Amino acid sequence: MRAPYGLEIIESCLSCPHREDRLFCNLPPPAVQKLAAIPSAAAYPKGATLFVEGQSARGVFILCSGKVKLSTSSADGKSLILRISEQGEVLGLPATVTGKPYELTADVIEPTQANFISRTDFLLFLREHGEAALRVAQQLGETYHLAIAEMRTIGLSRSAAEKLARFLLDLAANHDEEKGEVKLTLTLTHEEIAQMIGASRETVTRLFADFKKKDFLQVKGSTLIIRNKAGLESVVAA
Amino acid sequence: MRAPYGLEIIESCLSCPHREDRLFCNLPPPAVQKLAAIPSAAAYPKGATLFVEGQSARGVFILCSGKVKLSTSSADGKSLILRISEQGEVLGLPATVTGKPYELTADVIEPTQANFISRTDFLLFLREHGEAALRVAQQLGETYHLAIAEMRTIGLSRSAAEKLARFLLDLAANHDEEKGEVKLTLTLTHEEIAQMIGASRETVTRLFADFKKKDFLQVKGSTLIIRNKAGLESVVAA
DNA sequence: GCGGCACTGTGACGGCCATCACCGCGACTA
DNA sequence: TAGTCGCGGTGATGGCCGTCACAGTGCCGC
Repeated sequence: MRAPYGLEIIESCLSCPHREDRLFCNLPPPAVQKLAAIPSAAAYPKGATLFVEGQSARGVFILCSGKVKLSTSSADGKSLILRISEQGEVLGLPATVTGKPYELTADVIEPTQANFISRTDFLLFLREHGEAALRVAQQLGETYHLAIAEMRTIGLSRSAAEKLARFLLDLAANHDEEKGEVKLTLTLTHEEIAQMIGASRETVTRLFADFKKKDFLQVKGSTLIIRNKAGLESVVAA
Repeated sequence: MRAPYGLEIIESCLSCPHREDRLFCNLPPPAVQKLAAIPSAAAYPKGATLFVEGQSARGVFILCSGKVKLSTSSADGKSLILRISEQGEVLGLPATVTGKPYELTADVIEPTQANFISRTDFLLFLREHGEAALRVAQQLGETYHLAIAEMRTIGLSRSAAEKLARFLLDLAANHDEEKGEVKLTLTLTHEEIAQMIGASRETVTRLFADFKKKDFLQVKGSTLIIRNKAGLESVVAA
């Protein structure tokens, strides 16, 4: 069976390798089985759009693999990226549970496989399984936390340098440290980073140059090594 | 029975005048009764603090009356106000359900009566009443929406004028329109507005003067009349 | 009244950074 | 191999607005 765009379709939630460790993992088995029967799986190529800001909520997407950019944009084309979602995350949850329109736009930036659950099915399932509703609430709480964190980097920093430093430190926090260095692969373009921190593309380029000159970090292709976390922290504190 | 600070303590949730129209209103009666037995009511004066950012989550506060400022601040004293909560809202929900520390600080800016429910009691109640968990999820979804909206005004606007206009339009959206004018009472100081939109106090003052000169709005004491919504919208669009 | 305090209003200055413009580079296509 | 396109890098310029400083105003308690 072939999906459009030449990607293999996975058959269901159950075959998703990350099913175990996520949202509904530790529900009682009957509930999980019931849930597993609902979703429809699909593959999305780079550039595809899962949903658009303002669109009425159709349901949730559970990411099995790939990366999805969550952003909001204004009439005149400026856009603000909130975060990049990865495998295991559930997208569209707030809009789906409240019944309001999607508040963000979800664009695929790396080929993605996802399960879709329609709003009606999802709500029905939640009403029947109270424990699942609690899990959803927790998930929403986490999402809120992320939003607030992003808010801090955008709103509390006066200088662009501070914002970028905050952004990089947030990134570093999600990766393991090794000999005082944090190594990570950064798939975002300068343009996208700029949209995440509310700055211009050129400024990001200049700041990267600056940070490299100060030996805070090092860039080889798409891998980025943070050599001096304390240095970045001092930029934030300043 | 007297509270500290000379305010009357209300006995419980049940005596709160806004119980009806909020979070747990349309649960089955036995659930409501059970819930009503849990919380402890208290009165808080202006300047009191319900909880502080970073503090581990003790539980939720349900506002019966008053106003509470939700903010986050950085080490060097700058602070960012996310929103002002009013009666009927539930504070500390995300932190309480996830078990993470409070992500914001809640300061009372107008004398407030609130019910407190401890985290353990609250979680216990949710586990026993699945419908309530769903309501909580919806509430969290709403809160998330608000956060995203705030994010847009801060992050998507390049000029301070645009941010202030966006802020005022958001305010106007929550009030009734009358003969093309929106009248509302604004309890915030310029300083606080500045902290909401990420600008300096002086800039806010100057922009208000500017908007008044352009006859977009009119200020009498603490009441503010938006006379020309289209004008503000054109500032946002620009 | 009078001092103190919180808030508003206003001028001057300077720095940060958005914007524009242009170049180099690698990848991919024809 | 030339052409195009997305991306990164860099200089010049100008304006917004943050900061500092201080004056004016209303409100409070004493």
